[in-house]
Amino acid sequence: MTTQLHLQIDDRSGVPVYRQIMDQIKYYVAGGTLRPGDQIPSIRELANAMAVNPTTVVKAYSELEAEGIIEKRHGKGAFIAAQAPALSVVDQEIALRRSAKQLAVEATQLQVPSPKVITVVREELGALSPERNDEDDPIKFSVLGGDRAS
Amino acid sequence: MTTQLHLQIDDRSGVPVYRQIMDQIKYYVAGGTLRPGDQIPSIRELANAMAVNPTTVVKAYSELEAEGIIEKRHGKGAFIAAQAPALSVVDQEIALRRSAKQLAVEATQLQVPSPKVITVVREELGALSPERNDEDDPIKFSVLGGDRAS
DNA sequence: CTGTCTGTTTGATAACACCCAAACACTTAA
DNA sequence: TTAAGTGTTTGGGTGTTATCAAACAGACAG
Repeated sequence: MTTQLHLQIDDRSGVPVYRQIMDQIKYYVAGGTLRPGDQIPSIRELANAMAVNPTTVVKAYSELEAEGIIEKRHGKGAFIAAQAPALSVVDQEIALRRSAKQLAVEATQLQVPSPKVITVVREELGALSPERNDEDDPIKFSVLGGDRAS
Repeated sequence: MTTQLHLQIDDRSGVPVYRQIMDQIKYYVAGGTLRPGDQIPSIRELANAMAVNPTTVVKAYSELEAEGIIEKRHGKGAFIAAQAPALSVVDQEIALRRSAKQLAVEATQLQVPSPKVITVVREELGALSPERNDEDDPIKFSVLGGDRAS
């Protein structure tokens, strides 16, 4: 049965299903709920659980593999990859700066005071950083807004 | 001639041209270089300056208008819109949190230490917030990576 | 070997994104 | 009215995205 994952797919959001899968797995990896070596649901298992075509899950898994997040093994399953070596500090900063700039522009447009922006970023970082609990989170599959399941 | 804008289009980036236009105008608005009432380049003028089809600029301007950033006036030109009334604090936070969470996940994946994330976000916010100079910035059009201009 | 897990690949479809060309309509000044 | 500026609209070509169905191939327990 592999690791249980609590994935929520929202059909109404407009965000592609494969991308929702990617984002959420990334989130669990970032938060430490999923750790290197952990087995994640097989393509068919996940596709079946959320009532989508296996190819859609393949798409998500393939992209994640290309990003070095997971590793697929033929006949075995899919696993969280060993943590990739950190980029050079300059490359880190280039990538980070792009996202930060975008956040800054959006926050300004929303007229959010800077201190609040910092606070929220701190909170979101904090939600990920702590060493994760081991066997908490009753992790399940689920689907939202699905007129998918006939 | 309207307001001069320093817009750089990078064909290699993969980011759609119309979106690059949008992002940069948003950035100037957020930074105060462009203020409510300011006239921005006409569709044709901008299209000509950066060697793209006018319809591409129309796309960018229309999206910006839908977001309340600018205002198009038939026969007159395009202008920076009056600043939209701020959202409620809760709505602000919902929107902001979404972006912040994404930043946090990315930063974690990049293995950037939290303090550095905060620092960079501070810097990017700071690059926008100060009362903007009035007539600085030699603002021009330009295109990068253009095999476009024959 | 056989069955049943696993991932892999191919081909098709429908929808959308992106960019373009050209004709249309409003505004203003001469 | 005319001219030259402005934004508007329509239609099409091209490529990508998103999803699916079905057949293919490795791993392993029995």
